[in-house]
Amino acid sequence: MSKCEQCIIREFNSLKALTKEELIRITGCKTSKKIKKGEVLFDEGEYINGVFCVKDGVCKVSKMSDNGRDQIIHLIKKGDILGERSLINNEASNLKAIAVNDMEVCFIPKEEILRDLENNSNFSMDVLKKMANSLKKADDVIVDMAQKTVKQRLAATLLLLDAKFDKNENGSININLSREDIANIIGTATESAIRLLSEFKKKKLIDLKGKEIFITDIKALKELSEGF
Amino acid sequence: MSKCEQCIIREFNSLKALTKEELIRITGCKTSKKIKKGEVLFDEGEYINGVFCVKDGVCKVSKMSDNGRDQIIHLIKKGDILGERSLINNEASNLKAIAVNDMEVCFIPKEEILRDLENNSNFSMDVLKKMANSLKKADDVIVDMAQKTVKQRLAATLLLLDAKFDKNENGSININLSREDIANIIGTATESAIRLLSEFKKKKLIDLKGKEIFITDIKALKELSEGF
DNA sequence: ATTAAAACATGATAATTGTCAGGTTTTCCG
DNA sequence: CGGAAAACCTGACAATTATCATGTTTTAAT
Repeated sequence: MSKCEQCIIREFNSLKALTKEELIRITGCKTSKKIKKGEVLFDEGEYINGVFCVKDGVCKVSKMSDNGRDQIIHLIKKGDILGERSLINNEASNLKAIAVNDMEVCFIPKEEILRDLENNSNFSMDVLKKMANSLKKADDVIVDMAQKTVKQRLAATLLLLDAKFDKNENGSININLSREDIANIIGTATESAIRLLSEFKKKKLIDLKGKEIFITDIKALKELSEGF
Repeated sequence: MSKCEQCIIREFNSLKALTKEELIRITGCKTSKKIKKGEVLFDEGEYINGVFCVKDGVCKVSKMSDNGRDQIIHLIKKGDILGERSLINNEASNLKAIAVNDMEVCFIPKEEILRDLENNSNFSMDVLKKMANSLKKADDVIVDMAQKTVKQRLAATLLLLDAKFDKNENGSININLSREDIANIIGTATESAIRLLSEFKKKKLIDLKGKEIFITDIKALKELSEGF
């Protein structure tokens, strides 16, 4: 079992605020897990009873809407922590998480995290900051969803993917989303997403090779997302 | 100057987790403020340098979208705290707050709150819980904005207003929003909001007398908001 | 390699929503 | 109070988006 106190991943998240002693304690109780593409990490209504620290891979976090369509709310990648909110709330998860590609995660039981939250104010302040930041981002998403057209939202989403994920050697964005996934991020019908992607390709804003996406005109995409 | 340790309002928010000593200290440095309808509490980009504790009145919290329309993200009422997030982030506010009717608020300087956040883990845990809850609600809003039609969003918003605010003697919801405000909550054109309100009235789901709104068929509104 | 299922793509059409333009009513200020 | 400004309302039309139908391509399992 790898040791948290030696794990480079924690530098990307709030766990960096823990002391060496706390990390050693957590090493002793965490479990490692491999999750295959398409597998469910947790489902809506499930009690997670801990947090996941993502060592590798990507997952999509979604919520089912009344009309039966999944809305993808987050994409979680290496270094991110998953499940803090349900832990703090002490409630069942309101979200579902599905692996987009093969993942490697560590699971840390609830009690351990809660203990550190109460005793280490550096840690709790860092978690607070992360949450405040998430709320700010959520505000932005709400405004975009409410005010932007589907076309603008697609442009914004492509820019976000470009900024958030690394590039493959050929220059495509290193993420493997289906057209339906993309539609579920921007909140539209799959057909509409496909149509607009084709339109963007035709206008040379992007290039598409199967599921690979190449951003070829960032500036135009940015203008488009802002409504020019 | 009224005393925080005797103020009933704090029972509604995280300040209830403070000790008597902490409250007495805060009483000594807080300021009270009256804000008239239409006045700006703070604007986007402004450093708030503290938090507002709302003793009376309502304000709308909004964010300007790229297309120049304000999206109302929160309605804040008596008992709510305003500005924690920018405080925790140590950033300028990303939101604007405008009084919807006359307000009475207390302003507590940043340093005092930060001090208590670091020293009183009951307080910081309560703030954490509040934020986790806000994030959950934000998820719901994102899903609604992304997946519901304007009509469904209006129905949902009317239900939310009904649940959140008291009733006047005549049974109308005790909140004073313009048609434009309502449009800016659901993220649509003012004309669309007006049209749908008229339609709801014609279908006897609600009644309208000027700006007064009466909910007359909760069940039908709920079904409508869920897509029947 | 074959084949069934899933994903992708496109056209046609209908429903929703935004925009513009024109009115009426209400509110607010001097 | 009187008048100007703001808010409210409605119609006509255009643009956007969803839905349904159908065919093609890709993927994955045997």
